[in-house]
Amino acid sequence: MLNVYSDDQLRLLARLYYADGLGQAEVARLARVSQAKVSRLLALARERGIVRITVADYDPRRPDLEAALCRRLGLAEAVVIKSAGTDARAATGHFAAAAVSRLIGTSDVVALAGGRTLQALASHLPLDRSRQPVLVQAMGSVEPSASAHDAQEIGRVMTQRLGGTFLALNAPAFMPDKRTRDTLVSLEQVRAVQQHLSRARVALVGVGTLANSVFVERGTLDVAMVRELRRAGAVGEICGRFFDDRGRECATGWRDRVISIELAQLRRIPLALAVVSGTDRTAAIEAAIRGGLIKGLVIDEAGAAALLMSNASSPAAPAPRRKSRS
Amino acid sequence: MLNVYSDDQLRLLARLYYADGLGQAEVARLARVSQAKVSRLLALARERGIVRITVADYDPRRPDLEAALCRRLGLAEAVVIKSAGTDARAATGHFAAAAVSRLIGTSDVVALAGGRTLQALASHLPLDRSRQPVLVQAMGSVEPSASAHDAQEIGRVMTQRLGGTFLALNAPAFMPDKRTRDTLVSLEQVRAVQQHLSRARVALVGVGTLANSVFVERGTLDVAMVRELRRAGAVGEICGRFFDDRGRECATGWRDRVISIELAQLRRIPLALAVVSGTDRTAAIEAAIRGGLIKGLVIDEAGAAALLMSNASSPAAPAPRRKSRS
DNA sequence: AACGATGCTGAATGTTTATTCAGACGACCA
DNA sequence: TGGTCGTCTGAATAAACATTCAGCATCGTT
Repeated sequence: MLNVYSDDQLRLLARLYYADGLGQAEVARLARVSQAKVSRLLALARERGIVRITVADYDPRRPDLEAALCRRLGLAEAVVIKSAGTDARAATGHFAAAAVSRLIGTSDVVALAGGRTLQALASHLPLDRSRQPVLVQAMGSVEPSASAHDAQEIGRVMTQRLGGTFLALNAPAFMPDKRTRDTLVSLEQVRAVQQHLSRARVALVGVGTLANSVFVERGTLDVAMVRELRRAGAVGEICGRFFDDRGRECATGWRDRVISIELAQLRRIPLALAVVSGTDRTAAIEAAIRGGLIKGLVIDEAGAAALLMSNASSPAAPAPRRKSRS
Repeated sequence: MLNVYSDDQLRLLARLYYADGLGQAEVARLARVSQAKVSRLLALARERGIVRITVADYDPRRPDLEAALCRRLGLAEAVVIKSAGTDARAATGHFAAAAVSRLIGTSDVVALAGGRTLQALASHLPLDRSRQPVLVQAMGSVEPSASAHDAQEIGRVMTQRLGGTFLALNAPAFMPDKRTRDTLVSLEQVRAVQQHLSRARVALVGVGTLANSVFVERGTLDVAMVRELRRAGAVGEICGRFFDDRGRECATGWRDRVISIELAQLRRIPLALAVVSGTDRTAAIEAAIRGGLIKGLVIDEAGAAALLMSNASSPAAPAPRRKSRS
């Protein structure tokens, strides 16, 4: 005796509640059922389409800024999410997810790094197990305690939502010295991951700065190392690798202790996307683009505006020009 | 600085809440405002039509039964409200109100009696002060303590919703004897009301039975009087006046103690409507129609069905035939 | 006929949403 | 400059709504 309620009865309840403005308790009295049942029946009425709630559609993106970014910075892809008055990171995560999901093709190999915005995005990916991508962790874990915005955890979340397989890089992001790093990297397990990273079509990475860095916060980088990196001209960081204003990796001791995708590998990924939010990463993003590390951006309105502002006077970006937008 | 929120901002909130299924608290976090404000802004979005809730329309009436009643009982007007599984009285009150409101024309004189269904109806009349009817109390008050379903109170409620004026009959419904009744009725105040009753175009009355009577319940009628009325053939009651199965007022002592519209006056009102619900009044209603006391019915589905059932074998009603339906 | 599985129900309860309230802010005026 | 509106705000609270839960009925199965 499943769902014995007729549409007409549901229409009655729906009308009393939605059109006539009665409370569920009042409707319940009129219909001689409990309030609990009214709540359930109204849910049923919505499911059956007897009640239809339509929302004037909201475009969460800024196509104008997207076009401007592509043109001015020579990007292959740009997703700019409105952020006026909102929590930019959360908004970017929420709304960019659908766009990013669309960029991932069937059986694509996707390199994944960490980052708070990327984490926000991953958790909002629409559930769609049809694409079956191969997700590859492009950077070791920063902490022993699994953090929600580690590449590893992001990979798990994305796999859960997109299906496919996840190749974990079971290693820390940083080793105490080059020798131990090299030993670890030479392990078959790690090398298999590296192989896949070379074949990645898409990459999703965050962009850090020296000033506002998870590694400094976590105490992974000490003051001396920060000073050395600064001297070496570091303006930004991707996958634990610091680079200068032309996107070249800074030659410090740090460089040899990192376990993550090499910047050269990253450069070869056709659709390497930076997923970022905020206005404080402008210089780092510019450098990464200039150096060909990333080919696209997923960013909030404010961040996009800052980038365009910074490039307002110098019209042409030195990076190879591209016009295409998929 | 009233309503500074742009449609786009409202669309954002509305989308997050209605389309994406976030709670108001989550939306609030994303939009960096309080949950209270989200609630208010969503209300604003609904007002502005950014969110539209449509309900498949529900016809609360049974046009088939209405037509059958008009034809079989020779009624000028019938309003039958669906009642399957519901509180028939409340449903009738709620849904018949709109129909009854439409029956009242501009400046109409409307005679009003008491009754629980009529009371339910009055309180659901749509607010529409354009018609300005003259509402006239057709029956005194049954109790000293103002009851919600006394004609007096119903009159007040209706005036509040329909506008117009209300002529109160400031008298009890029953007097101890004929002499005091006659004295009261001869008062200028009461006679003025009677004058208006004679000119009424519409009447809204309840129909009682001897078995289930407010007067018996209230103790106004004692056992002896009930026995006398029964002997006199009383099958129903309107405005405190009992009538037999042909709609003729029962000639008992009771008759001369009532202060209310005379049945003869009621008969002359072009659109005298009985507002009732339930299946236990069938005989009383039939008698009232037969006697020409009422020309129309506002009734619930079950009550209508009972009437039709009762008249299934005897096809033609003896009352004057009318075909019109407005 | 006894039994378990399933699904429905309303009372109690937990969660979410709407409203109230007191304070903050800005516009307007003297 | 200071007062007096009127409006807007979020914290607290009240009200409304959704969910849980245990009891009951109705199946189909043994």
